[in-house]
Amino acid sequence: MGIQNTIKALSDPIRREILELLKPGRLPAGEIANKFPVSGAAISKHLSVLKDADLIRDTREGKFIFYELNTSVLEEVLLWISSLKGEKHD
Amino acid sequence: MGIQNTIKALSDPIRREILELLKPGRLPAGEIANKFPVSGAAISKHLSVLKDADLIRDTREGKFIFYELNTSVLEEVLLWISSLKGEKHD
DNA sequence: ACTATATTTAACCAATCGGTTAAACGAAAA
DNA sequence: TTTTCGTTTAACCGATTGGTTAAATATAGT
Repeated sequence: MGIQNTIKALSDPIRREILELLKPGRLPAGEIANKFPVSGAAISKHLSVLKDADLIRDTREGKFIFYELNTSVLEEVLLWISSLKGEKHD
Repeated sequence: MGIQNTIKALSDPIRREILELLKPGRLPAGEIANKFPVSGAAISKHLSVLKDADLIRDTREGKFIFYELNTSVLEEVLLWISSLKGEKHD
């Protein structure tokens, strides 16, 4: 955990796109995979990186595994960046 | 250029520490290198990654090359993260 | 012109990364 | 209970990453 995992997870463009895809709401893995020109297996691995970073959460529902965004861990990153900019925060 | 380079540059802990080191003000490469348990060459490469990402700027001054923080490119990252959180910004 | 100092660049290496295909797994449907 | 569908895991591969040491470069001092 910590800022390292979070930023590392964010450092891949596909993973960032996945997060954007999940912004409106939860989606099953397959539907996520559809949007990218790589194999389902590759997306599955990206999902597991994002999950390890706690940027997404998954819940099985029948045959499907739904993924949803968890933005709470982004707070830490936001604070770190802001502090670099020499900003005061509350 | 772009958010990709920026985040990639931020994704290494040593590089983030370098940025923090530069927060109070500019430092010559050697003085930066002193603070880390890796070779000067390794730090030099980190500096060049940060420079490519425009997170730092360098100016030669006699024998020394001074590095200083440039936080302007962080704005883009901040906006991207904020928008993921579903925030309105001005 | 030499020597010393500050820093980068070159060549190399092991570890990590992001992709692939094929096999395995879990839940539902036939 | 066998098949089908959705997804992950395993085994593998080439490219990238972050480190090393040694050589190159740039400036200053003698």
